[in-house]
Amino acid sequence: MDYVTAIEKSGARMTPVRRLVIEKIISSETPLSAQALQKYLKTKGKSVNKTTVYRTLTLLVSEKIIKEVHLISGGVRYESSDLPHHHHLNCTTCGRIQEVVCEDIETEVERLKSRIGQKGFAIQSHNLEFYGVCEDCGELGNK
Amino acid sequence: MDYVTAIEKSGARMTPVRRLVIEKIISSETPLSAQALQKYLKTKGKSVNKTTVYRTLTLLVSEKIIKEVHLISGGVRYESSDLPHHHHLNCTTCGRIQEVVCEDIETEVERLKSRIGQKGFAIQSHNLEFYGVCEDCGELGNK
DNA sequence: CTAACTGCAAACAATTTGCAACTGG
DNA sequence: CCAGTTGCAAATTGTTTGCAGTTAG
Repeated sequence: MDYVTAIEKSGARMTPVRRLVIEKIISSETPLSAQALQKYLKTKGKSVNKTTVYRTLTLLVSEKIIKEVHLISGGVRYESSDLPHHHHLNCTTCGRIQEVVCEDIETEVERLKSRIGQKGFAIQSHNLEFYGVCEDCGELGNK
Repeated sequence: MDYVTAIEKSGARMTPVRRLVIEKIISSETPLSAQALQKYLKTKGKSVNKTTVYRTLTLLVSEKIIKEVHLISGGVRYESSDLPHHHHLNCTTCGRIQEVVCEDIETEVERLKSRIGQKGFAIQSHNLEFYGVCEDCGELGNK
């Protein structure tokens, strides 16, 4: 929760840029790209180099403050690690990513995990992504 | 099933390289990368340019003979479209990808899909990946 | 003959690295 | 002072594009 402590215990410092990136990601309702974050920083008067953005993200990921979201397109987005475990709804039309939280699927996934574990594969994590057309894009298509 | 027909109905030709790529992917037990396929072709006496490999893969994907598998690392692998719907076990140690077929998880995923659909999101497909340590790597770690 | 195929070089995008300069506790 | 931070340019990886030459139905 206290990301300042998390950052500092690793020997790194809490800089203005890092704080902005963390707060932006935490308050965002959708995962963000490195580019989007760089642009955001510029609007806040912080014209940082992309290298810095990437290094910041690498640090935050390794400190588990944020995590990566991999898109089918190959792109990467970043979201807060504090979000409850969830899955994404990826709109293939507009690219928007929404999240779904659903207890049911988790219990089933857990059950499956234990079964696979018996076959010698020790599961550490999983990722479930849905692809389709979001409400907004679907409505447009109906007109 | 008849990929020769599939290729030709699109106006393209069934070349030796394409045949090799298709047969290699179909007979592979693990999804393959563009690079791996290029190397394979070389062992078969076909030293093709990487451009050709990519174009071949693009064609096969568009003809739905093969499909892409996206790794968390951002990489892309290719596997046969003829495989029954399944999910992957990705070993985070050696990178090996195995497949799991499990009816149970599908029924649950279907249930979730219909629920999400009610919220206005029309799901077209989904992807469930598991990450962990495979049997071989786990054994090594225990010694 | 003509559409399709291929190689090659260049362009690309996203990300990473090396290094030198800078900054703050 | 020194570790940690940043920018800049260059390198890397994976993939795509333009173009010109080759081939096969």
